Amino acid sequence: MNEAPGLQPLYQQVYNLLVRRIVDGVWRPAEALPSEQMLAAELGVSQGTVRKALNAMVTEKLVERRQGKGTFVAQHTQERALFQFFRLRREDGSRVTPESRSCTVKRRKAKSQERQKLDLEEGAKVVEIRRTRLIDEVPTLVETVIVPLALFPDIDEIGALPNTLYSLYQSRYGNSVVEADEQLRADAATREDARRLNIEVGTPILHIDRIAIAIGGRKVEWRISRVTTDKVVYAIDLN
Amino acid sequence: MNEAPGLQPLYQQVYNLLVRRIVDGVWRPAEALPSEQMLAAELGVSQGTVRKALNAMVTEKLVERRQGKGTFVAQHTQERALFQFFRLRREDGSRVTPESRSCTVKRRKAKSQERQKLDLEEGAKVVEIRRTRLIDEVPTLVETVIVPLALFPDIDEIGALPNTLYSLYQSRYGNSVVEADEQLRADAATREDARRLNIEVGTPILHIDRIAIAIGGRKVEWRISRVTTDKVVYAIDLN
DNA sequence: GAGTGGTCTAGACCACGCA
DNA sequence: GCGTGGTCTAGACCACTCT
Repeated sequence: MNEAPGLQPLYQQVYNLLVRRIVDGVWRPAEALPSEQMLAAELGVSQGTVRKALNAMVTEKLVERRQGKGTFVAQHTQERALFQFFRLRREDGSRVTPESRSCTVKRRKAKSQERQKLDLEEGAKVVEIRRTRLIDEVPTLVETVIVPLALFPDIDEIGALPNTLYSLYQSRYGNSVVEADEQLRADAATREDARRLNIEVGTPILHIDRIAIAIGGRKVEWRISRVTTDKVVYAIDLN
Repeated sequence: MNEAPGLQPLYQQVYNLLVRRIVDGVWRPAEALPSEQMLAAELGVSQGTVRKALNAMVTEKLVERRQGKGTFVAQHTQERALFQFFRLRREDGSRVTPESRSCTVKRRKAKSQERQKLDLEEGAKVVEIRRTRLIDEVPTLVETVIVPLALFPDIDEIGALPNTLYSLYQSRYGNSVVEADEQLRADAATREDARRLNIEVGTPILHIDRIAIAIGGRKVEWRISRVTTDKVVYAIDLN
């Protein structure tokens, strides 16, 4: 029970402890957690308190609960990577599935701006991934992805990168992206944009600057996407 | 108690009923709801069930709860209108407060596209508001706002419109905006954009198309904002 | 001190999934 | 039939606000 008040509500402490275990990999993605009863017994609190902590984790999409089956660590489905963090839609709102082409991967030392964006030390190495992506078979966006080599040790040695990198980040490296901070602006197509997207230099394009944050708050990716918005739009629901 | 299962959990039914009362104006913004005890007694359910419904309303920002004081219908503070639905920030992430100038207001019949966007009948009237808005004293965006006259009967007869329209929608007309669907794209500045924003024709600008939705699901506003993103960016947090 | 929401507990019963 | 999470209840105690 509640020996020392601990300055935090019990269910908060339980929440923190359970999140910690997921971050530390005690329970891996798609694995089942112990039942409420088991956790309550282990931690010496009531089932209701465990439930409150677990439900908070559900709303943050850290776990999924299925009646009759159990509580499972959330897995990065293709679905989620694509539709939670990929906001491009056709004008009628329908979802699109981008394909990748002409992917280049380089390992190098982080530039100063990259170190700042990703909280890296002087001399840290990063991997740069550049891709052109097609939507409905039309080249629509160019993407530059910067990830710290320390977090993804051999990512530059994999032959074919998957279409949704976030699934790979989780399954191969244990980094589950749960949040992304984006900044959008309008810009004019550079010569390189124009060449890759088959448009005129100076055409207005949507410039998206994203920092992806993994469970535990670590910045794991800096991504710049430059998009032609004649066929697709960036759709978002504020509430 | 639970006479007929009703096909919905009890707390859901309580939730629906309480939301209905707020929509119908039984309790007005900033008013206090009855205490949990009172509601539980009135509805013949336990306090815990009422609490679950109220907490759901808290997460949707329909009410606010203050320990020791009570539960209050959420009020559209300047704060919320500005920072929940207005996503422009300086590049360092700091908030900006836009001012308005050269505001024009016209009443007219809705065009076909406007009827479609706002679910209006043939012949319905709308009010069109056009404003140029300054950020840090620099003209930064042009805004076109279309609202149904039926929902805002005399909005074209008010002298000076406030900076944050959503506060007015709520306080004067009882329409509380709780959600906004936005579509963003890049576009080139038209001659009129150029004149109003003091930029070159063809400069890339960020085009934001928004439908604002009030409590109860009614579409209450169609707004197009066209923004120069050299000093500010559209910042959003996906999670 | 009275009244409010916030936390925590304990237990009953239900709906679901599976063997 | 058993174990899981989902709903609902009842009651104790705490923290905060106001008078």
